[in-house]
Amino acid sequence: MQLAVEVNESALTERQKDVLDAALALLVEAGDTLTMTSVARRASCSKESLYKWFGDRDGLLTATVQWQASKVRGVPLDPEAFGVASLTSGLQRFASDWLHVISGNISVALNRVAVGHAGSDKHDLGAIVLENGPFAMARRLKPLLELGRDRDLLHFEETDEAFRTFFGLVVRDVQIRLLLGDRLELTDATIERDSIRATQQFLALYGAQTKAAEGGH
Amino acid sequence: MQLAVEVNESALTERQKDVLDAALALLVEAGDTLTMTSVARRASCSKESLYKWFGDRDGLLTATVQWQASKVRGVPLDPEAFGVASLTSGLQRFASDWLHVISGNISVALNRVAVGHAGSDKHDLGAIVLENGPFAMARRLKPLLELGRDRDLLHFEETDEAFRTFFGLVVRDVQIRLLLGDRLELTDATIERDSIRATQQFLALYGAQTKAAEGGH
DNA sequence: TCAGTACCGTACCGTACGTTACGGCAATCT
DNA sequence: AGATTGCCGTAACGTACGGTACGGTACTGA
Repeated sequence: MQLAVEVNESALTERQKDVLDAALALLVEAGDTLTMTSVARRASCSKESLYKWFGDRDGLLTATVQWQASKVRGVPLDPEAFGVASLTSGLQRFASDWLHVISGNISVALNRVAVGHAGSDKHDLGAIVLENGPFAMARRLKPLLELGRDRDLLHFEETDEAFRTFFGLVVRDVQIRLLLGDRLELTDATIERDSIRATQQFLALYGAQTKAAEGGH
Repeated sequence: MQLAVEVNESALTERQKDVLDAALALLVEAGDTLTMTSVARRASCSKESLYKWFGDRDGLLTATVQWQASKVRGVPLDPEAFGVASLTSGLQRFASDWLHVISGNISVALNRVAVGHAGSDKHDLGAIVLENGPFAMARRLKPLLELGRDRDLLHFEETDEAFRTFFGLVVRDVQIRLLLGDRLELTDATIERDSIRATQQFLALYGAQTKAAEGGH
């Protein structure tokens, strides 16, 4: 019980972090079929320690997901000297970052286990991944969008609607295809190109210079 | 072995279809944790029959996914009397249909198991769902898009790019959020509104009357 | 030096579940 | 009628794996 608190407060021993990294590696290799024994063997630790530190298998998975989530904190943006150029590059950089994340092995593996456990879970891995995935993306992006609206560079009613449209333009069918096992190689060049395209499309829909689209209704 | 052939040729007994429907129901209720015993009990059949008909647990899951896929065949469109109105309504109807499908309990459950089994599978449920999900959507939509381009109502270079953009505008973050267990209630009214919005946005990007966006590059 | 702590390695236990085997019953065929 | 087939229901088997117990070792602190 108090162990869960420790995990939440990131009070993780170096040894424990190593164990979670081992669990991550196994999750990438074997998916949800990883066993407590395999984690113990890979991390060269005893099963007793696993249960002592993380409670049970579910606790280990939860700690692993949270451990990975703690690694990918977002970079805050500076609101000084903000113009159409920084808005564009901000969106573009954002799209690129996100595509890199969701196409990574670890993200795919984690989303797979979270999807598999969604709903029927005490710790609810789905909620955790949701919180550190789409929701975190929204929290990071919305300030940028609203700053753009304040500067009269963007037009939209609901920030959430604008965000979700951008999400769609960026992610498209990439994530679901990767999760379903489609061999979809995203090179850096492809991601770069897609980020530019998505940003341009978003600006075409919500940019101030365009009256063509009324996105909201 | 010959049983797999039977399944592919849809040579399913009524009894077997009932069994697969029971399996579907259990899949919706319990996810991938459904057991052979539970299926047998729900369908009032013997386990011996399950193994005789479907080989093993994996075969049963595969047959279940294919059985559901066979139910949702797409409706072909008529290429006569085609104008901007029918293009718009076609896209809109398409978006609405797709949102209804992916937000349904069965679709969510099937995608969950497929994602969970993706890659490490002999029958590869991921590939099956992929084939009957995004790929089927693409196959159904592309003729409509290309017809629109032929009539000079749409401008795009790659049909696939145009399709994927439409996919993104329609699905956005809905599917991943549902798969991760987010309580996201899509009412008919919401779907209707989103379908219209997605269609309008797509036309703003690729419609002939708009020069604002060059989607391809 | 000796108790206490932390942890590794391994052996062990209980159970759930995939898979197989078998007895019985109803229908169909000869 | 007798044989064959198809299937239900249940019992039984084997195993993988989550979880626990325990002996052994290194370190720390008195």
